[in-house]
Amino acid sequence: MRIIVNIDDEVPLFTQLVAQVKKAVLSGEMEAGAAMPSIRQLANDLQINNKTVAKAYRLLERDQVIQTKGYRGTFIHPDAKENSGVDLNAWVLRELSKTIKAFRDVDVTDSEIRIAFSHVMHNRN
Amino acid sequence: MRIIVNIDDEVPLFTQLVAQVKKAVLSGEMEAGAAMPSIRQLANDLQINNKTVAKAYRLLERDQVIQTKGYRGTFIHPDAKENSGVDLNAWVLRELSKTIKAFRDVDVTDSEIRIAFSHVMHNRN
DNA sequence: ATATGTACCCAAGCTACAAGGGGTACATAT
DNA sequence: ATATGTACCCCTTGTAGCTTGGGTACATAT
Repeated sequence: MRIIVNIDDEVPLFTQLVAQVKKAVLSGEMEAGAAMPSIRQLANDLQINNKTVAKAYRLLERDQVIQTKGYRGTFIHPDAKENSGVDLNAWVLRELSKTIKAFRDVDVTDSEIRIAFSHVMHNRN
Repeated sequence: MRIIVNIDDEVPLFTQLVAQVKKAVLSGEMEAGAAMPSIRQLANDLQINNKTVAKAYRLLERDQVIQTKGYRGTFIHPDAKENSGVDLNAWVLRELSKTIKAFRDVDVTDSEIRIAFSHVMHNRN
Protein backbone atom coordinates (compact mmCIF):
# COMPACT_ATOMS: atom_id res chain seq x y z
CA MET A 1 0.00 0.00 0.00
CA ARG A 2 1.48 3.27 -1.14
CA ILE A 3 0.87 6.21 1.12
CA ILE A 4 2.07 9.67 0.27
CA VAL A 5 2.03 12.68 2.54
CA ASN A 6 2.49 16.30 1.64
CA ILE A 7 3.65 18.57 4.44
CA ASP A 8 2.96 21.72 2.43
CA ASP A 9 -0.65 20.74 1.92
CA GLU A 10 -3.35 22.73 3.65
CA VAL A 11 -4.92 19.46 4.78
CA PRO A 12 -3.56 18.11 8.10
CA LEU A 13 -1.29 15.08 7.86
CA PHE A 14 -3.56 12.76 9.86
CA THR A 15 -6.46 13.74 7.61
CA GLN A 16 -4.43 12.88 4.54
CA LEU A 17 -3.64 9.51 6.05
CA VAL A 18 -7.24 8.71 6.87
CA ALA A 19 -8.40 9.74 3.42
CA GLN A 20 -5.79 7.65 1.65
CA VAL A 21 -6.54 4.53 3.62
CA LYS A 22 -10.26 4.85 2.97
CA LYS A 23 -9.57 5.47 -0.69
CA ALA A 24 -7.37 2.39 -0.91
CA VAL A 25 -10.12 0.33 0.70
CA LEU A 26 -12.80 1.65 -1.63
CA SER A 27 -10.69 1.06 -4.72
CA GLY A 28 -10.09 -2.51 -3.64
CA GLU A 29 -6.38 -2.02 -3.25
CA MET A 30 -6.74 -2.97 0.40
CA GLU A 31 -8.99 -5.90 1.22
CA ALA A 32 -10.55 -7.00 4.48
CA GLY A 33 -8.05 -8.73 6.71
CA ALA A 34 -4.99 -7.26 5.04
CA ALA A 35 -2.27 -6.12 7.42
CA MET A 36 -1.63 -2.43 7.87
CA PRO A 37 1.88 -1.20 8.56
CA SER A 38 2.51 -0.61 12.24
CA ILE A 39 2.22 2.91 13.58
CA ARG A 40 5.96 3.22 14.19
CA GLN A 41 6.75 1.66 10.84
CA LEU A 42 4.54 3.99 8.85
CA ALA A 43 5.69 7.02 10.81
CA ASN A 44 9.27 6.10 10.03
CA ASP A 45 8.57 5.52 6.35
CA LEU A 46 6.85 8.86 5.97
CA GLN A 47 9.28 10.61 8.28
CA ILE A 48 6.50 11.97 10.46
CA ASN A 49 5.72 11.63 14.14
CA ASN A 50 4.36 8.44 15.68
CA LYS A 51 1.50 10.33 17.23
CA THR A 52 0.31 11.73 13.94
CA VAL A 53 -0.04 8.23 12.55
CA ALA A 54 -1.57 7.01 15.80
CA LYS A 55 -4.19 9.73 15.56
CA ALA A 56 -5.12 8.66 12.04
CA TYR A 57 -5.33 5.02 13.14
CA ARG A 58 -7.51 5.95 16.09
CA LEU A 59 -9.99 7.67 13.77
CA LEU A 60 -9.89 4.82 11.28
CA GLU A 61 -10.67 2.34 14.00
CA ARG A 62 -13.55 4.42 15.30
CA ASP A 63 -15.00 4.43 11.79
CA GLN A 64 -14.44 0.65 11.69
CA VAL A 65 -12.17 0.82 8.69
CA ILE A 66 -9.30 -0.87 10.48
CA GLN A 67 -9.01 -3.14 13.49
CA THR A 68 -6.17 -2.96 15.98
CA LYS A 69 -5.25 -6.21 17.63
CA GLY A 70 -2.78 -5.06 20.22
CA TYR A 71 0.67 -6.51 19.86
CA ARG A 72 -0.40 -8.44 16.77
CA GLY A 73 -0.73 -5.32 14.67
CA THR A 74 -3.48 -3.61 12.74
CA PHE A 75 -5.69 -5.00 9.98
CA ILE A 76 -8.35 -3.90 7.55
CA HIS A 77 -11.79 -4.28 9.10
CA PRO A 78 -14.16 -6.92 7.67
CA ASP A 79 -16.73 -4.21 6.87
CA ALA A 80 -14.13 -1.68 5.81
CA LYS A 81 -15.60 -1.13 2.38
CA GLU A 82 -19.07 -0.16 3.58
CA ASN A 83 -17.68 1.90 6.42
CA SER A 84 -15.27 3.83 4.24
CA GLY A 85 -18.19 5.26 2.33
CA VAL A 86 -20.06 6.84 5.22
CA ASP A 87 -18.97 10.36 6.04
CA LEU A 88 -19.51 11.01 9.72
CA ASN A 89 -18.28 14.59 9.48
CA ALA A 90 -20.74 15.43 6.73
CA TRP A 91 -23.57 14.29 8.95
CA VAL A 92 -22.23 16.36 11.85
CA LEU A 93 -22.03 19.34 9.53
CA ARG A 94 -25.65 18.96 8.43
CA GLU A 95 -27.05 18.53 11.92
CA LEU A 96 -25.05 21.37 13.38
CA SER A 97 -26.03 23.58 10.48
CA LYS A 98 -29.71 22.99 11.14
CA THR A 99 -29.38 23.80 14.82
CA ILE A 100 -27.39 26.97 14.27
CA LYS A 101 -29.71 28.19 11.53
CA ALA A 102 -32.56 28.04 14.02
CA PHE A 103 -30.55 30.29 16.34
CA ARG A 104 -29.70 32.83 13.69
CA ASP A 105 -33.29 32.90 12.52
CA VAL A 106 -34.31 34.43 15.84
CA ASP A 107 -31.43 36.92 15.82
CA VAL A 108 -29.18 35.16 18.28
CA THR A 109 -25.74 36.71 17.90
CA ASP A 110 -22.89 34.62 16.53
CA SER A 111 -20.99 35.64 19.61
CA GLU A 112 -23.75 34.29 21.83
CA ILE A 113 -23.80 31.06 19.86
CA ARG A 114 -20.06 30.70 20.29
CA ILE A 115 -20.26 31.29 24.02
CA ALA A 116 -23.03 28.72 24.41
CA PHE A 117 -21.02 26.31 22.29
CA SER A 118 -17.93 26.63 24.42
CA HIS A 119 -20.01 26.12 27.55
CA VAL A 120 -21.48 22.92 26.20
CA MET A 121 -18.11 21.64 25.07
CA HIS A 122 -16.63 22.30 28.49
CA ASN A 123 -19.37 21.10 30.77
CA ARG A 124 -19.58 17.79 28.93
CA ASN A 125 -23.37 17.91 28.80
CA MET B 1 -32.11 54.35 37.58
CA ARG B 2 -28.91 53.41 39.32
CA ILE B 3 -26.49 51.36 37.27
CA ILE B 4 -23.27 50.08 38.69
CA VAL B 5 -20.45 48.46 36.77
CA ASN B 6 -17.52 46.50 38.11
CA ILE B 7 -14.46 46.35 35.87
CA ASP B 8 -12.82 43.65 37.97
CA ASP B 9 -15.80 41.35 37.57
CA GLU B 10 -15.46 38.20 35.48
CA VAL B 11 -18.70 39.09 33.72
CA PRO B 12 -18.27 41.37 30.67
CA LEU B 13 -19.37 44.96 31.11
CA PHE B 14 -22.09 44.84 28.46
CA THR B 15 -23.51 41.71 30.12
CA GLN B 16 -23.62 43.48 33.47
CA LEU B 17 -25.49 46.33 31.85
CA VAL B 18 -28.06 44.08 30.18
CA ALA B 19 -28.65 42.17 33.40
CA GLN B 20 -29.14 45.30 35.47
CA VAL B 21 -31.62 46.85 33.08
CA LYS B 22 -33.68 43.66 32.95
CA LYS B 23 -33.54 43.41 36.72
CA ALA B 24 -34.72 46.99 37.10
CA VAL B 25 -37.61 46.27 34.75
CA LEU B 26 -38.62 43.11 36.56
CA SER B 27 -38.50 44.79 39.97
CA GLY B 28 -40.74 47.56 38.69
CA GLU B 29 -38.10 50.23 39.16
CA MET B 30 -38.30 50.95 35.43
CA GLU B 31 -41.74 51.07 33.88
CA ALA B 32 -42.84 50.88 30.27
CA GLY B 33 -42.26 54.13 28.44
CA ALA B 34 -39.67 55.43 30.88
CA ALA B 35 -36.69 57.12 29.26
CA MET B 36 -33.30 55.41 29.31
CA PRO B 37 -30.15 57.51 29.52
CA SER B 38 -28.55 58.04 26.14
CA ILE B 39 -25.66 55.82 25.11
CA ARG B 40 -23.12 58.62 25.37
CA GLN B 41 -24.59 59.81 28.64
CA LEU B 42 -24.45 56.42 30.32
CA ALA B 43 -21.01 55.69 28.95
CA ASN B 44 -19.76 58.95 30.37
CA ASP B 45 -21.40 58.38 33.75
CA LEU B 46 -19.86 54.93 34.08
CA GLN B 47 -16.58 55.99 32.52
CA ILE B 48 -16.66 53.23 29.95
CA ASN B 49 -16.64 53.21 26.16
CA ASN B 50 -19.64 54.27 24.09
CA LYS B 51 -19.52 51.08 22.14
CA THR B 52 -19.79 48.94 25.23
CA VAL B 53 -23.04 50.65 26.17
CA ALA B 54 -24.22 50.57 22.56
CA LYS B 55 -23.67 46.82 22.51
CA ALA B 56 -25.79 46.36 25.61
CA TYR B 57 -28.53 48.55 24.15
CA ARG B 58 -28.47 46.59 20.90
CA LEU B 59 -29.05 43.36 22.79
CA LEU B 60 -31.75 44.89 24.97
CA GLU B 61 -33.57 46.10 21.90
CA ARG B 62 -33.36 42.72 20.22
CA ASP B 63 -34.94 41.21 23.32
CA GLN B 64 -37.58 43.96 23.17
CA VAL B 65 -36.76 45.27 26.60
CA ILE B 66 -36.02 48.75 25.29
CA GLN B 67 -37.01 50.70 22.22
CA THR B 68 -34.68 53.11 20.44
CA LYS B 69 -36.35 56.02 18.71
CA GLY B 70 -33.43 57.53 16.84
CA TYR B 71 -32.64 61.09 17.80
CA ARG B 72 -35.44 61.06 20.37
CA GLY B 73 -33.66 58.68 22.65
CA THR B 74 -34.30 55.24 24.10
CA PHE B 75 -37.25 54.07 26.16
CA ILE B 76 -38.45 51.04 28.05
CA HIS B 77 -40.43 48.75 25.77
CA PRO B 78 -44.20 48.37 26.39
CA ASP B 79 -43.73 44.60 26.87
CA ALA B 80 -40.45 44.94 28.72
CA LYS B 81 -41.63 43.10 31.80
CA GLU B 82 -42.64 39.91 29.97
CA ASN B 83 -39.61 40.03 27.71
CA SER B 84 -37.14 40.49 30.54
CA GLY B 85 -38.14 37.13 31.90
CA VAL B 86 -37.40 34.99 28.85
CA ASP B 87 -33.83 33.75 28.65
CA LEU B 88 -32.83 33.33 25.02
CA ASN B 89 -29.38 32.08 25.91
CA ALA B 90 -30.74 29.31 28.09
CA TRP B 91 -32.76 28.03 25.17
CA VAL B 92 -29.72 28.15 22.90
CA LEU B 93 -27.78 26.25 25.53
CA ARG B 94 -30.39 23.50 25.74
CA GLU B 95 -30.76 23.05 21.98
CA LEU B 96 -27.04 23.08 21.35
CA SER B 97 -26.50 20.64 24.17
CA LYS B 98 -28.94 18.16 22.64
CA THR B 99 -27.27 18.35 19.24
CA ILE B 100 -23.76 17.95 20.59
CA LYS B 101 -24.75 15.10 22.85
CA ALA B 102 -25.91 13.20 19.77
CA PHE B 103 -22.47 13.69 18.26
CA ARG B 104 -20.58 12.53 21.31
CA ASP B 105 -22.86 9.54 21.64
CA VAL B 106 -21.49 8.19 18.38
CA ASP B 107 -17.88 8.97 19.33
CA VAL B 108 -17.43 12.06 17.25
CA THR B 109 -14.31 13.79 18.56
CA ASP B 110 -14.63 17.13 20.30
CA SER B 111 -12.05 18.36 17.85
CA GLU B 112 -14.20 17.27 14.92
CA ILE B 113 -17.22 18.95 16.46
CA ARG B 114 -15.25 22.16 16.86
CA ILE B 115 -14.08 22.08 13.27
CA ALA B 116 -17.59 21.47 11.97
CA PHE B 117 -18.83 24.27 14.20
CA SER B 118 -16.35 26.77 12.87
CA HIS B 119 -17.23 25.79 9.31
CA VAL B 120 -20.91 26.38 9.92
CA MET B 121 -20.26 29.70 11.61
CA HIS B 122 -18.14 30.84 8.70
CA ASN B 123 -20.17 29.64 5.76
CA ARG B 124 -23.31 31.33 7.16
CA ASN B 125 -25.46 28.29 6.44
C1' DA C 1 -25.34 74.04 17.15
C1' DT C 2 -26.72 69.97 19.55
C1' DA C 3 -28.07 65.39 20.62
C1' DT C 4 -29.64 60.88 19.08
C1' DG C 5 -28.53 56.02 17.46
C1' DT C 6 -25.58 53.79 14.28
C1' DA C 7 -21.70 52.21 11.47
C1' DC C 8 -17.29 51.94 10.17
C1' DC C 9 -11.85 51.77 10.83
C1' DC C 10 -7.95 49.99 13.85
C1' DA C 11 -5.75 48.14 17.98
C1' DA C 12 -4.30 45.69 22.51
C1' DG C 13 -4.60 41.90 25.72
C1' DC C 14 -6.42 37.69 26.65
C1' DT C 15 -7.95 32.93 26.05
C1' DA C 16 -8.66 28.69 23.57
C1' DC C 17 -7.59 25.38 20.33
C1' DA C 18 -5.28 23.18 16.36
C1' DA C 19 -1.42 20.37 14.27
C1' DG C 20 2.69 18.49 14.90
C1' DG C 21 6.65 16.98 17.32
C1' DG C 22 9.95 14.96 21.30
C1' DG C 23 10.16 11.95 24.78
C1' DT C 24 9.03 8.27 28.13
C1' DA C 25 6.57 4.54 29.75
C1' DC C 26 3.37 0.56 30.08
C1' DA C 27 1.24 -4.28 29.32
C1' DT C 28 0.74 -7.24 25.82
C1' DA C 29 2.69 -11.37 23.66
C1' DT C 30 6.07 -13.38 20.42
C1' DA D 1 15.02 -8.88 23.28
C1' DT D 2 11.50 -7.23 20.22
C1' DA D 3 7.36 -5.31 18.44
C1' DT D 4 2.57 -3.96 19.12
C1' DG D 5 -0.92 -0.28 20.41
C1' DT D 6 -1.63 3.05 23.89
C1' DA D 7 -1.20 6.74 27.30
C1' DC D 8 0.91 10.28 29.44
C1' DC D 9 4.15 14.56 29.99
C1' DC D 10 6.18 18.68 27.78
C1' DC D 11 6.72 22.10 23.88
C1' DT D 12 6.30 25.37 19.51
C1' DT D 13 3.64 27.51 15.98
C1' DG D 14 -0.30 29.46 14.11
C1' DT D 15 -5.10 30.81 13.99
C1' DA D 16 -9.26 32.65 15.80
C1' DG D 17 -12.43 34.81 18.73
C1' DC D 18 -13.78 37.92 22.60
C1' DT D 19 -13.89 42.30 25.17
C1' DT D 20 -12.87 46.82 25.37
C1' DG D 21 -11.11 50.83 23.77
C1' DG D 22 -10.02 55.19 20.56
C1' DG D 23 -11.49 57.64 16.84
C1' DT D 24 -14.32 59.34 12.97
C1' DA D 25 -18.38 59.87 10.51
C1' DC D 26 -23.28 59.86 9.09
C1' DA D 27 -28.46 61.05 8.87
C1' DT D 28 -31.82 62.15 11.84
C1' DA D 29 -34.46 66.00 13.90
C1' DT D 30 -34.71 69.51 17.56
